[in-house]
Amino acid sequence: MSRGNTRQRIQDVALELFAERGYEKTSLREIAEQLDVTKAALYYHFKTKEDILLSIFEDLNRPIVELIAWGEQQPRTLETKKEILRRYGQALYDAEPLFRFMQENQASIRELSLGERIKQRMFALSGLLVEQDAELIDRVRALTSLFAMHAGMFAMLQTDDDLKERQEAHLLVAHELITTAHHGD
Amino acid sequence: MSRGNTRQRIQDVALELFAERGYEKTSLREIAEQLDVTKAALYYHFKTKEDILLSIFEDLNRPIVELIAWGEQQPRTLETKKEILRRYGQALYDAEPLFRFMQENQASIRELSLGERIKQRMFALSGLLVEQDAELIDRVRALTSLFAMHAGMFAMLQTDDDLKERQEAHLLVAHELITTAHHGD
Amino acid sequence: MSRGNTRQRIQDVALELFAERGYEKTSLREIAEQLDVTKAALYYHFKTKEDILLSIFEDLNRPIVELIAWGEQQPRTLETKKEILRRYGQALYDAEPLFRFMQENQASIRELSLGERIKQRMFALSGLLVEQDAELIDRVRALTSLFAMHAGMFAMLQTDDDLKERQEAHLLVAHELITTAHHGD
Amino acid sequence: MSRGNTRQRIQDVALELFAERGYEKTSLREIAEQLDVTKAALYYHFKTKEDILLSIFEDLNRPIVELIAWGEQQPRTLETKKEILRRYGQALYDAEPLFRFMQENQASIRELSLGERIKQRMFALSGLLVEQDAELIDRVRALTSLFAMHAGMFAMLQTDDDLKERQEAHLLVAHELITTAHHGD
DNA sequence: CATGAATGAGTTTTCATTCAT
DNA sequence: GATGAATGAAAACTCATTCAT
Repeated sequence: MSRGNTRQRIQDVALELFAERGYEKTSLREIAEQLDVTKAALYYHFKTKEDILLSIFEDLNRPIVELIAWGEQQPRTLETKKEILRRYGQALYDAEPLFRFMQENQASIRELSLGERIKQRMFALSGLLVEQDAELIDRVRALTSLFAMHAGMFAMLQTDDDLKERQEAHLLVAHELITTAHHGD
Repeated sequence: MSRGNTRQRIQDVALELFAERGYEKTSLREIAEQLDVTKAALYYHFKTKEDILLSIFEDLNRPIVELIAWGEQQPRTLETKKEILRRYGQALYDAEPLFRFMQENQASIRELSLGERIKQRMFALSGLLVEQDAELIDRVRALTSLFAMHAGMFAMLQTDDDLKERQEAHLLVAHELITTAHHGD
Repeated sequence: MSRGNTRQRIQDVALELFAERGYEKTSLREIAEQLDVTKAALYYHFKTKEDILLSIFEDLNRPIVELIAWGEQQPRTLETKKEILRRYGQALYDAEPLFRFMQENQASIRELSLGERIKQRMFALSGLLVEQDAELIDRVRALTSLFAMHAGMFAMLQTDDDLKERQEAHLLVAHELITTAHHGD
Repeated sequence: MSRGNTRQRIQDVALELFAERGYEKTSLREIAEQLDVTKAALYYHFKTKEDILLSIFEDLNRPIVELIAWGEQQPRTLETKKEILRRYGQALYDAEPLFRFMQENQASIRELSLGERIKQRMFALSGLLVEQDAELIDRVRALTSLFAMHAGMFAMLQTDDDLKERQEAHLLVAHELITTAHHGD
């Protein structure tokens, strides 16, 4: 059954636990136990605990990096911006455990200087949602549009609205924000 | 020498360290050392480490609880809503270390079931920003307006814009969102 | 209500707890809390924790010391011996918490060199149950008769026999043992 | 260097120290130091301090469990009963440190609910020393015969009689008790 | 590919005790 | 007759990590 893919299985279980109980509170013993291997086995696949986290981040971060790269190639039309927001929402949704983890473990994240990279990404993305020389108010609108998507994730675990409908509403509000920004008012 | 204020001093130092390095990574030894008392002294004032965190939360949370109470007494005019957002922004700003801490330690927070309470408060507040029977899209706008203020905190540590101006821009965007919501789209 | 008798109350509560959870596992905090005073108050009445235990032992030990003294004054008849056993059983029963405590905390007891004293008492008592120059087998019978009474305490918490009847049976068996010993066979 | 025997060595040293200073007063540090390993090593082999004690008990208890099982297979003749007492005495003697420990740490023992099991065994054994439907007095005699053996252990550390002779005398008294019981008074 | 055995450095927590007030 | 505030020493336990096999 599980042959050769132990590395992947470690990442899966680790992310699950990191997202659930937090990075610090998750011990390698727990990860090992859930995988039914010994702690020492983890060290065959990863140099340190940090290493496990970094590798997960690297993997699940890729879609957003690619989104930024893609966005940079596109003409900065309103359509492009909307597409970026749509894809961003999708990426959040797809990597939900990672998003949850990142939301909830920023302290650990900062120490690994992942924080910097996340912020860079946020600003890079929000930069794609306004004109190069946009005014402050428009940059704020753009950044807030990303947060509108975050609010969607936040609400996800909480409300009893229809999930799909809710996500679409968040996307809509995000669109409003950048549409206003796009016109430069 | 130091009279009845040790309890307060513990809270201050603890919050500072919790916000700086995270709850899990902050040891009681560090707190005690920075206060120049023994670890045991902390236990005279608080039953557990968790207890320290809870008491801090309780204290710094009060302004927001009061804001909600106040908001519930007011007529639900646009002016009231704007005032709520303004005060919310102020509360975030005043309790900035706590806010930072909460943003960054949600994993720890959840385990203490503070998460629930925070979410409740977010939804309570956003409820005050729309009419009772508002449509989904307007409720999303209201929630996002609160997140616009969070985005302000997020940006604070990052951009080189003028701080005051930036906060005002975030407040403005938040206003736009609820103004749209107020009119019912 | 409680005036002047705090010392006594401390002893009562302490013995109760010592017997229930053991000497080591009972903390002064627990004793103080149950009495609704502070730990420091205990130190007004007793110099140390050990001191509390010693004072209790002294008090509740007195009946047995007196029994030995009484026994030494009596003619060493079979009647006397039976009376000693009866009174010993009664003393065990009366000071049941202390007996329970002593049974269960001999380790602590030894460290306070109470162990020596208890053994001395046991041998003193069993000495009163045989002639001065009795043979080994009779001295063993005498010692065992005391243990027959202990067995009674042991059984007390366990069987569903009628309690009084049970105690009487133990006394009877103890009598048999010393009667055999008394005749020197 | 030291191969698979560390676990055993921990048990040996632990029992020695538990018997000597009591369970509560023996710290894992002491055990580790005496074994020249770290405390953490103890935790590799046993989950908790309690666990060490339980495992010792389990091991040294086996002979008595086996004795009970053996006794249940035998015809309930006087010879069998005498043999049970002899073997019981031997088992006590063999596991002398454990017996001593159990005598002296019943408070700790009870919390681990070992107390129940010990009592059960005592009653099981004494049940084998009388007829099925024996009268109370005979059951008391049987139980007391076991306590006669305990008295032997008690005396062991105390008197200056010849050890072997003393043990035999205790066995003899125990025999008397069950012989009387066997004939039905 | 993995385990079994172990470590060193740390953690939170508890306790008996002290002393100025 | 007592409390409030604190301490010093120690306890049980956990964790990431290592390494010979």
